[in-house]
Amino acid sequence: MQEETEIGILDILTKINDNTWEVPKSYKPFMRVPGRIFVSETLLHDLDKGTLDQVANVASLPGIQKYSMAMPDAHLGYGFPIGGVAAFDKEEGVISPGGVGFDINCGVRLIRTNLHKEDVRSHMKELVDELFRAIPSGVGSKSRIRASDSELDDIFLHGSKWAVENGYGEKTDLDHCEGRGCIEGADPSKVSEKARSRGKPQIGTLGSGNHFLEVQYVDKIYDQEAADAFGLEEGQVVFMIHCGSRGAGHQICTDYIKTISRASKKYGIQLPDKQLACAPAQSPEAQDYFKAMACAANYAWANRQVITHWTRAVFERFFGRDMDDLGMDLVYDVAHNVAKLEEHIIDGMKKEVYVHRKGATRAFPPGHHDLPDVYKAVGQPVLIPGSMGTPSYVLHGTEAGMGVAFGSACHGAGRVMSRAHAKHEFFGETVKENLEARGITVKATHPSVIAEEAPDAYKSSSEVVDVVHNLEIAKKVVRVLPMGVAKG
DNA sequence: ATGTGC
Repeated sequence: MQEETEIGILDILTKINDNTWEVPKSYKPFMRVPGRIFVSETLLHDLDKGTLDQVANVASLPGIQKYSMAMPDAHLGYGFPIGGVAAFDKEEGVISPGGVGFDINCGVRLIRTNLHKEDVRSHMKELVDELFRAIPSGVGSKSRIRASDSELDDIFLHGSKWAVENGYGEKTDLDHCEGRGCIEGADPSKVSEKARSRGKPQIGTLGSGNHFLEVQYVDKIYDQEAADAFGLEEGQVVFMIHCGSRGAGHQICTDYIKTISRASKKYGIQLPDKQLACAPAQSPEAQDYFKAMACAANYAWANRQVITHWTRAVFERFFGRDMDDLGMDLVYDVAHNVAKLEEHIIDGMKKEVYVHRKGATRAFPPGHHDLPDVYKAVGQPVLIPGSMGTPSYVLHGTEAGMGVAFGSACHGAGRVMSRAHAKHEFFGETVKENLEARGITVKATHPSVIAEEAPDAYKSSSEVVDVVHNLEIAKKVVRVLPMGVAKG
């Protein structure tokens, strides 16, 4: 059966180069552009036919530019594949909630320290316990902060800046966030009361699933100049925060899937899959979704900023040193699930497009105006978390990536097994013991969370990263390895 | 991913 699936895929795809496979326009009559799937021959064996079909389905949407794309970590998602990238013309194109996903601005940030791995290794269990205590995690977890109505409006409007101005972090943190931790054009009046009430008690909470807070160390340098610019060196302790917009973003997506589904019919858009519901980019429906999505994205940036502050506080207490002494600067913060209005050069012309990245990382090149001065020479830090217990990577964006993939790269390891299947296949306690035998401390709300996130339920983050590196969509800077993980 | 399942 497995064999048949593989043959099916190879019958459809045309090999462009070692890491690029095309879904020809002729594959389905509704395709407006070809699909492009960025995978190595090895990873092609993990590619599901359903994911390929989703790439083709996205290619049917009005105003799509160049290609419907999938990154090497792509797998089946709601309508659009996770690992999907698609850009739509600002005027003639569409905006689709399925192209962003339920966890709006699920993303990652990396914070450096002046600590060496040997300073923390023997204290890891206690440190993870402290982090677990300080940062609420798990489904439905509630924060020590409860946002008032006016605070929630500010969070929706200003993202990370709200957090910094309210004492959760440093002004310089903002320079080291994609878009300074904010999407412009957010409008809290477009967010339902239900989404608001879910959001109020959750600012500064980690969530569940693949979301985590990880203490890591830099284990390998690939690009010394870029590592220097990012403030990273071998043996150094760093920590990574991976989380999103929690219940608020989920509710906003749910609300607008209904609105946009009606709009698809109203505007007569033919859809090969209902889950691709979308509306003309400039329609009031699409613009309302965009304004609400921006609120969720900003909420997620504020959320990661508050968690950063509390994590810094844990380190300060734990090591009895202040954060300047500990050198806990934010390296960068990137979104993995978001739609943005960006300028790209298409067929030699500058053009504004709505780039949908769903399980994909923005990867802007050296010199781009959105980058802080310190990163202008090397390009944007691209943060790629591994699955639990496996390496994570920092890469930098490139000019080639702008041309090939609208300045985008992969976002992680990518599932090969559903959550349900993983829970059936693995025992959380055994997975935890295996990780501990390798010197990795894991603490979660429940063993089943560990089973769901077992490393074997995912592709290899290294193989995934090598594809974007070899294509030069983004280039490797450092590899980091986990020492301690706190998860929902 | 998600106050986890019509």
